[in-house]
Amino acid sequence: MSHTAETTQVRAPGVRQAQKLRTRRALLDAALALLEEQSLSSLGLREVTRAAGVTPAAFYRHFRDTADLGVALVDEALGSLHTTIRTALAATVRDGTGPEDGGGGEDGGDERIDAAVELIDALVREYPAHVRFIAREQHGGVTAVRAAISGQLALFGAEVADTLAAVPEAAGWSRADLLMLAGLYVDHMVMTASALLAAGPEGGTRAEVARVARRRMRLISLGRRHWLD
Amino acid sequence: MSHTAETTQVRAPGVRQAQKLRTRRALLDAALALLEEQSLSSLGLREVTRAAGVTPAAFYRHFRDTADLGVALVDEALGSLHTTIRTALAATVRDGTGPEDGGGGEDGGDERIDAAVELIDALVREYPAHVRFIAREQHGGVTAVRAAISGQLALFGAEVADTLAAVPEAAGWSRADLLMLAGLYVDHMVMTASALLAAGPEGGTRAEVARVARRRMRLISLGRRHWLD
DNA sequence: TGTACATCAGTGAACGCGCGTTCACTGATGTAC
DNA sequence: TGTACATCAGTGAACGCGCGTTCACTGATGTAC
Repeated sequence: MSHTAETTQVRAPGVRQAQKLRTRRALLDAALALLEEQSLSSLGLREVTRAAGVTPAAFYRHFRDTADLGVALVDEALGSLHTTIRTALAATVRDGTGPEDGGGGEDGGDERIDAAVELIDALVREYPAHVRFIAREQHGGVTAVRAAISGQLALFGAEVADTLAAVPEAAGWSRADLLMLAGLYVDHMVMTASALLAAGPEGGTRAEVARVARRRMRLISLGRRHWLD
Repeated sequence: MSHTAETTQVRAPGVRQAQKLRTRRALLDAALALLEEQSLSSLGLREVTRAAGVTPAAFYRHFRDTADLGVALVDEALGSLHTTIRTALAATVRDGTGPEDGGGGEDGGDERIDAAVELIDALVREYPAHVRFIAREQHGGVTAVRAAISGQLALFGAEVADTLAAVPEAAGWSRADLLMLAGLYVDHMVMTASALLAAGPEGGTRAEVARVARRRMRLISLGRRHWLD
């Protein structure tokens, strides 16, 4: 109650700054929505400002061009999904189909795969536009955006490799092999997300995609268990 | 020598038809070249005709729009690569790291993986534009093209599953599991091709990509061998 | 073989339109005293 | 607290340009007799 600093905003963003951020938000949201049905390299500046409800010239207060906006979208999409994705991957990574886990109890491994795929499924349901954007622009026509995505995915890969290194099954694995496996998990995750998206929201096809994704993960886990045989 | 039909062209294409095909070829080639640096959804009709050396209006004698041209490119790219791809996949598929193959002799399995990856590498070197186009438009912004690609890849997958079914190690595998594995091989192939492309022509990075691709394949082969354990 | 007519791939001009970018501006927000 | 000046996010008009599409055309190729 005596914290005057909190109520009087000593170094607060200010009304102007807040309004600017709101416009920026509107531009990013409008762009993301438009990108559901086209790729970034054909996204028009006027198209975005029209959908965001501002003047074309206002765009330049926030981004140099649409490629610049695209990079911001990548950071936002993969940045915000960072925690979720890390959780999903960590769950899978701890082991796929191990017989026991040394303390947890009856955890069979398959449940971990199921949980990981369900997490990806939830992620696709909650952020379909972000997922579509990343999947599309990963190989898209805008160099800066492609670089931003592959950089972020490489970070994920390194993180997953670290997580992998911490589990006992990883004893004897080289760093290169851990990175190889981590990359396989990450790529598989993106592929599954994209396939779920393509399957649409209806249950039948989607369930089938999830089923195949689980089997693929199980096969990879088997390979992982016998890697050092 | 008495086959007059052959020299007088009873039902020959004719000069007109031949010229038309040459123009069509020029349009497809020009488009493919332009698509190295952008995606189909931003490819302009005038841009293509300019690069092909014909009038904009001439475009309509061959395609309804650029999306239509895109579908033609898919058929051509994946159609012409069909044989090559089939060979590459069949080589991998016969087994990855089997201890023996029941008649061939000293074939260790790893050589098959090496050969498969080298085949993919050669394919990328010979048809970089086709590979880039497929990788890019697989998740691109043009619905018809996306559908064409996924249809062709599904065909490949089914073919690979058939090949898989024919080898003795596949005994006991369900059709669904064979399709799952086949899909994994096909996706991995596309991913490897795209990664090789992104690595550029210089040796260092490219060799690293190939190395990781081989390890991934080896891991998948291990999983495959223990699938029915 | 020679002639008269039909076909049709590619031309070139024209159209209306939306694009990206620039510019001087305005008016609310921020700052100094 | 009140006043005078500075900042700057967003405006609205203007620009030149390349776009996709249409159209009547031309002239080489093809066909019928």
